[in-house]
Amino acid sequence: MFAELGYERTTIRAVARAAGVDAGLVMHYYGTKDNLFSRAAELPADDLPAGDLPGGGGEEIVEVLLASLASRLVGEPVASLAVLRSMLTNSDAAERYRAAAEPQLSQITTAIPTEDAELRASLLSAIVHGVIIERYLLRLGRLADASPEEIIELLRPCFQTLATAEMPPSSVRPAGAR
Amino acid sequence: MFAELGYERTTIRAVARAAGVDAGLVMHYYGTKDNLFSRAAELPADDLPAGDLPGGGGEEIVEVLLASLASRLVGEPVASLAVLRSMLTNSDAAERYRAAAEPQLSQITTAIPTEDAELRASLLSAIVHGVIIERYLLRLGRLADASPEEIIELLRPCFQTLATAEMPPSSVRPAGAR
DNA sequence: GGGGCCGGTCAACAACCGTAGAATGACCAG
DNA sequence: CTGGTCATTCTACGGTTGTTGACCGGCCCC
Repeated sequence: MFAELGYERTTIRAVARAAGVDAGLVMHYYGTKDNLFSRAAELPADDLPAGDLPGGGGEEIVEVLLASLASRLVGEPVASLAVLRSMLTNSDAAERYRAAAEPQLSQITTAIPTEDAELRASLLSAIVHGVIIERYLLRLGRLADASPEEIIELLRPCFQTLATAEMPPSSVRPAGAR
Repeated sequence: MFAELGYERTTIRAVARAAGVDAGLVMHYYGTKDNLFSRAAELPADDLPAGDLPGGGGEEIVEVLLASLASRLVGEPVASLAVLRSMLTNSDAAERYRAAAEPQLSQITTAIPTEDAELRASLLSAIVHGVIIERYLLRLGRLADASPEEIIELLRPCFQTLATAEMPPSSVRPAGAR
């Protein structure tokens, strides 16, 4: 329910009703709504494979990122959707999210050889989130029903331009850029 | 306040207090909270330049997209942040957003020459949203304070691989992909 | 058989919400 | 002076929310 409705619209009474149970019982077990959310949103480490990254450079981290994204594209990752959807309105969720995302960000950063590695890592992370949000939360356009493979294949060159410093073939920028 | 707190946590009483005014007055002028939100969230067409796109193919739409993103990276676009933040919990905001985003999506689609143009357009849109969300709503990593120019320059090759069917130089996929 | 834990319900509280409507007062036309 | 419009406030209603604490019925152990 947190994943579908967000933090505020998920009421303890509704949770209890869905469980066929009295609201007091939910309080008895979880004490507080915030705590219930925390327990419901314990991330099963689905943002990145929990283990450390292989030492390799940009090319390898691209594959790691793509693999982790792919795993999040099959079946709704409800726990992280709960965090994701509530993050924008619940400060506890925001904190929890930041705490989970930052070490991963710096891990990605160290795998990118360029000087602006931090920004590149942030952009990679932003793309992953954008895709997940648009697919599951907004259900917008083709992204909502495309196959994971299609998405991954289209994203791969995109990620490579970010994770390695190489430019795509057609020059750096078109002459008449505006 | 809608942009900062989202729809549910923004109370009419708080809005009134911030305006140094009684809550009844807000009701008198806006009738209902939903209506107040609608008025506050009237998009000043900051998703894409309202005019039609130049007829050109993939290369041009990349520049249009980048320009529109760039304009959203200078100074917080509060109105669209309000929609963006509330969209995930308020169904009216979701509807409003979808209505604004879909025609733009199809516009982008027609500018992309490949067969999977729809999915590519969705991905481009997802990236834009991911960047905005991560910069303004999550305030995560370097993206929060990087200059618009930096971001645009890094994104350009990324967008080009999506809007045109071209691949970056270093082969399609690494041999040891896992 | 009695006593204590434990899963569970019930009723109630205080706070807050969106909203409605009556009341007040300033301002201005006639 | 009068009457009407308008901006504004006050008070209040009904509903919902998170949370609390008293109560109840099995179950197990002694």
